[in-house]
Amino acid sequence: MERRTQAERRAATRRSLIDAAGELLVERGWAQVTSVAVCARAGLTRGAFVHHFDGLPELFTAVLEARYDQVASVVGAEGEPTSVAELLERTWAINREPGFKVVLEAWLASGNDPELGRALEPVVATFAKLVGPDRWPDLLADSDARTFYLAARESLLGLAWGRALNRGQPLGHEAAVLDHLIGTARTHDARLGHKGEQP
Amino acid sequence: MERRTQAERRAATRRSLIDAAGELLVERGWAQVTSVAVCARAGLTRGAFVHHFDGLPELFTAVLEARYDQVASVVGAEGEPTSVAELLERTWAINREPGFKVVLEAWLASGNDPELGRALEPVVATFAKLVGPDRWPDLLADSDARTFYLAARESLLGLAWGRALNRGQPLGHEAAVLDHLIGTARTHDARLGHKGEQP
DNA sequence: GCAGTTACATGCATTGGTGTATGTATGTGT
DNA sequence: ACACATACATACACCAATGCATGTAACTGC
Repeated sequence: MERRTQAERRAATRRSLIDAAGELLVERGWAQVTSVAVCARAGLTRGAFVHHFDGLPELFTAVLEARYDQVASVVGAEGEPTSVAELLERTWAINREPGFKVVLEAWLASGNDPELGRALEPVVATFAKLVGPDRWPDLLADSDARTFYLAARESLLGLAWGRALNRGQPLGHEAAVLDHLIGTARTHDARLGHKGEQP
Repeated sequence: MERRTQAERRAATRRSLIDAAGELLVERGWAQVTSVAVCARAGLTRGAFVHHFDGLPELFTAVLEARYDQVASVVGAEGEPTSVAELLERTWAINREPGFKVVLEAWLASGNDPELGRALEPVVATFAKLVGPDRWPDLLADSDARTFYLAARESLLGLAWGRALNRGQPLGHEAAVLDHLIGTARTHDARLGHKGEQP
């Protein structure tokens, strides 16, 4: 067996646990994610779990943070969006991922379990900022565009719930709704003189 | 103690259990709703529970059905909506109720637990029809109006999740989004010649 | 290379929930 | 009023998950 530093060992098993928890979260929801199930999937024992995390809330927090890092890197990778339509498309790119269910489950668990809610609050707040309207003040300076974005975001959230609760598969009306939203966004862009990106 | 018929006794305790389960569902979510918690809140013992229900899935189904009856009576009470705006307002009237979280939790639980999903499937399907676009074919005959309604419904669903996970309180941008949706609905109504209802 | 620390495994007691068997009280047909 | 059925309570065995205590293997600094 190859020799690894303590830091490498630590990081590897910690990541195994977080990944396993994330998968179970997506497949079965937070309620079914127990420490034994996570460890079984990760190929570890509960000893590893208690060594790395104080309890399930802490593990859950770590899962959310890991997903946040991933989302943040995706969002920041391509520079700022230059139109409302592009903004919507990026938001949807995040929401449509199967792993986004982790965020939804976290949000839900926060609402249902006050203690867990307190533990998750900071990460959830960070997430909210990441896709909140205040992140693109110039793009959404126009009041109508801003309100439209807020409404469209709720739609995307609704569609994300739909996918998450349909085993990751899109619902029948998803495509039509997306077309409608993007189309409306382009109308706003045209009115405001944002550079479109359609051919 | 007053004498009651068996049917009355049965209906009363059954309703007590269903109500207690519904409250717990709204407050803590499906995962935390156990038979002992339900019976404790209902002021009964687990004996009553097992006598009336085969298990928690059956109780959950009953809770959903009870809520369906309530929603259906509200929806059917005022006749058919005569404009898209009115339709949206009625849909929102249903979604904004704290008790609507029962539906959301049921939907979620169906997605996370396949067995429970099978048990709830018929009720969930009935619910979907109750607020689906096919229920108002003439009002949504226009393709654009129909697509808008689908998108708006997702927004309302998103807002409902927001309320449900915020302990029943509206989120900050809720009012603005609602105004925007209703306003857009009125535009469609005007274009299609639906009778508006604004003064 | 050997203390000492870190990373994990194993084992056990406790807890909270469920399934079920049996007991008792209350209503019902005759 | 008496036999029966229904409605509910009590009690116990069982199971799955957790917390914790202790053991062992892997790394690190000197």
